[in-house]
Amino acid sequence: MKNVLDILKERGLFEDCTNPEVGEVLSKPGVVYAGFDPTSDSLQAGNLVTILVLSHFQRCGHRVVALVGGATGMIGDPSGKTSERTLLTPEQVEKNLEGIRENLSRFLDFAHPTAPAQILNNHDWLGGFTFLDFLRDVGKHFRMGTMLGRESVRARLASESGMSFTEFSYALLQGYDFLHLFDSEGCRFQVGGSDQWGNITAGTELVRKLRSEEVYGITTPLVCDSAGQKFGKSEGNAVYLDPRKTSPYDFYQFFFRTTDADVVRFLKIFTFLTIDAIAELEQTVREAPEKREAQRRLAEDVTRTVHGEAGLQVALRASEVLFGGSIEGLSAADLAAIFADVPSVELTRGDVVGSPAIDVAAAAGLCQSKGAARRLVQSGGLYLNNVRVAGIETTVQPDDLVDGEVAVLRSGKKNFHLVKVLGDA
RNA sequence: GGCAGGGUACUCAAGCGGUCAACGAGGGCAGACUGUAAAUCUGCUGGCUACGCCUUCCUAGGUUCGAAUCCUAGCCCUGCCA
Repeated sequence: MKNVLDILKERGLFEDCTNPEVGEVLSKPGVVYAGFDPTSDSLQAGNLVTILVLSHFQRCGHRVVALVGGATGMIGDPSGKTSERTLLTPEQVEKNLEGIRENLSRFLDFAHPTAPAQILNNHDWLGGFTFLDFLRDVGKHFRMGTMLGRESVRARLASESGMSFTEFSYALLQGYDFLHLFDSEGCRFQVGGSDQWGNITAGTELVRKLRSEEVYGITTPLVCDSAGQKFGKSEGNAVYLDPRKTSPYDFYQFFFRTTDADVVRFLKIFTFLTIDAIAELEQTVREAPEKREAQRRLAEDVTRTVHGEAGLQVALRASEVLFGGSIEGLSAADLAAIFADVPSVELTRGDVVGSPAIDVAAAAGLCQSKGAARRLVQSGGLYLNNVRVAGIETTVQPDDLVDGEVAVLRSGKKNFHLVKVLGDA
């Protein structure tokens, strides 16, 4: 079996490690963990990198532990943040943990015969710690000099907003996690984004000090698009893995819209396609970029993994119709099926027929306000049933409703809203 | 506890008595060009019953014909010192 480290390297998933001999150690099955912050009730596309790395580990015969930060999430990781975070309430954390468990179950094999994946919550061991015990048993082993020298701390201290003791202590908690998992699970590896470097080394150092054993940290690059933006945002919103927060259709579209410059890199990172297969796709990007072969493949593979074959099919069908052009000839039932996954609203007939299109767009939630809808029309960006709305005085006519009950509103090229009309005239 | 600085729209950040729904930048949205790409150019970016009206510049009061701008109190943030 291939060494997982080589796989990570050839896929652009390797950034750095705490000790160069990690490759040799990884030639034998071991236990690896990665932490996930419960800041939201669903993981996001950005978390995929870490999740996929864990998956690669599992495929190479290692046992993986996904650590959800029930305790650390209540503190807030200062890494990569420019300002102090808002604290989550225990209830929020608890709720978010549920969603994250659900997300992870789609990627990791919890029923693996020899090395099933596990999800652990660090609140289980950190929650009962008293402050005094923690200071004596853990805090004692952290040196102020090292901690203050950390990039994440230095940056924050130099900034105007400063840093609280709470966030400053974050690294200790995460460091202790590694120690705990080393003791209880025999875990010797931690993976995380490169922004986790400081937190990871806190753990490797703690284990070295207290157990005189070497444990290893491996970081993945922070994935950005070619514009330098952090990966995983679509129209300003995070792309979630939970279908209730980001529909399979939107999820598929997010990946489909990947730019040429990023698509090969993303294929390596986010799919399990072989390097050879990816090289072929790279060829198509060069020779026939307008076909978007690589983007299509990327979107299909990732959507299938996250939302299953059924989710993918819905996304594909919707994409075909929406970008295929006309919606003429489709029945209301067809539209309803296609848009099952696209935002839809139910309005009464009186609110729609005869009303200005801009009012309907606002009522449907396509635009934030009537003013926004008005501006949209004025710039020529509002479409009713794929036909541009000519002016702000345009009203919705009875025969604009497909089968008398459904209309499709669109803002720009890619934002669709389905309007269902309820009730009789 | 002392001293200093500060709280303005999604973010950063001007404004310091009327010309302010509030400069500018970033972001976002839309248009043109395209390949659901990139780059570029253009417009928009508080709400509305819209050539006008309404609600905004931490909160509550006050001064003034008139306040985001001045005063008072309060809340919060930050830095330095102790």
